[in-house]
Amino acid sequence: MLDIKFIRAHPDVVRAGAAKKRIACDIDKILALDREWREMTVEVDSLRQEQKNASKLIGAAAPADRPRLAEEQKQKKELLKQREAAVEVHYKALHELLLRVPNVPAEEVPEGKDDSENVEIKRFGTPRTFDFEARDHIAIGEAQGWLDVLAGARIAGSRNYFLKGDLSLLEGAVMRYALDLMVKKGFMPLSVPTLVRSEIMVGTGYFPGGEDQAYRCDERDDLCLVGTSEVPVTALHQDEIMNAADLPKRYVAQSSCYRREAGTYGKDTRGLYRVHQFQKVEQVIVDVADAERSLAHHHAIVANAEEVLQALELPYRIVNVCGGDLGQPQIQKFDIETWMPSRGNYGETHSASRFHDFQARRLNMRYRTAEGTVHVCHTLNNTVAASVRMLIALLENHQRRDGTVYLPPALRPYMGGREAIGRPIA
RNA sequence: GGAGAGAUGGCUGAGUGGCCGAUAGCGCCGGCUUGCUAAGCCGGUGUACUCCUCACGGGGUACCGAGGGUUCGAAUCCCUCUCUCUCCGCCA
Repeated sequence: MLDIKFIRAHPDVVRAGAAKKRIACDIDKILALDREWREMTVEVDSLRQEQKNASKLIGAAAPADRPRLAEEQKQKKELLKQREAAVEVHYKALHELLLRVPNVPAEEVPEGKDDSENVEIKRFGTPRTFDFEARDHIAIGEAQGWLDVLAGARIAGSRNYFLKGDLSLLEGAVMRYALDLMVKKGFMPLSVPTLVRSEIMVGTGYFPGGEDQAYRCDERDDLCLVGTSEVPVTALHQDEIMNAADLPKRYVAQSSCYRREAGTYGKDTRGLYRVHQFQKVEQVIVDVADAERSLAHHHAIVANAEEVLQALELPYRIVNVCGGDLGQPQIQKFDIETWMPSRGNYGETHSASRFHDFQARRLNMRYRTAEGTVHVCHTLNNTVAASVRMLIALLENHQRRDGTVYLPPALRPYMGGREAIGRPIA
């Protein structure tokens, strides 16, 4: 959420930002509602003041006079009640609109309508050329007895799967490697709730707007399954005023992630690329409101993810996500795409976002400076490793002619010291 | 799931209808005292919105878990909900 004061002061900046993101948003309506709301608030506050003062006088008055004075008060109360209700209606309308105003993208965000116009800014590693007929991850997984998508579909519907044997272990190995790396870097590991109140979904910017992508419990519980541990981790300090000296907070969390993938029927239907549930290690930073520091963190969390990919010996590229492909909350986003031979292309495996105070304002997450002033925090997050897409990349890039799969040294300690997994297949 | 107790400022903890945005202690900040430290003394110390002001600053309103209600007036009385604790049941 943007600060209404910022919108008042810079309506053109907000309008231009929304346009760059291709998100419709009626700033004039917001400004008009805001103006009216303030006028009404002034009126109601002064009515209340009168009411309060009069009530105090009654308390001080002689008991005999009280009934008569109280009767007068009763009349005035009606007007106040009516005006209070009107203010509330106005405020709610304003708040609803404010929740949907997109964050202003950074200058460095490229113009563009959708992901086809994202700008590649870095490429690392060279996609391998195979001197044999390469298999995709499904072929390898099924031939090795590591993967059962039919069973997944039978017990949980399409886009669900069972990992078996060494592939299940490999998932754990990747997660644990990623987690250990981040802990070594000083990030505080967290185990977090993956079922959260919808208020938290609003706080992190997923609602309103993203309801279709989240699994929700029925009306008995106001809870949603998170699509990423970014949600509970970012919200950890909701409603707190932290000391600036205790910032930044650097967190890392592994969790299951759940995504409905509504509206993707027929898209990436084969294999593990687009699934309803997966494991992910996520990094989150909460810091003071300083644009330069946020930017430095942004580069740092991208570098952390690169370190993982390099250790896993996977080719990747980084794209600067264009305005039209950017979500409502982000200032800027860098996606990291890892080479996936079966796609003949890079596929998104990481997403690094910088929000400034957009999430923190919704979550009411603030800090106090040494001088005693209070400000809204900045937040950022990035994937460290997301399980199934990493497995696709590992299986496909590291497969060998005989159907076994090479393990990069970084993973070996987590796989019993082995240099490869699988048995030779025909 | 059943029974009971509770939720007050950074923390502890008073407050059962008007004098309460809230006693007190701790903590924290500033000052005095002090060879240094400790102790002591004095003063200050919530957040949000809003109005006035170039600003310094000042005024107003709201907030005692959340939402409703009673009342001229609610931290205080009533209702609903959430959460915490204790006991019982069930279960990993």
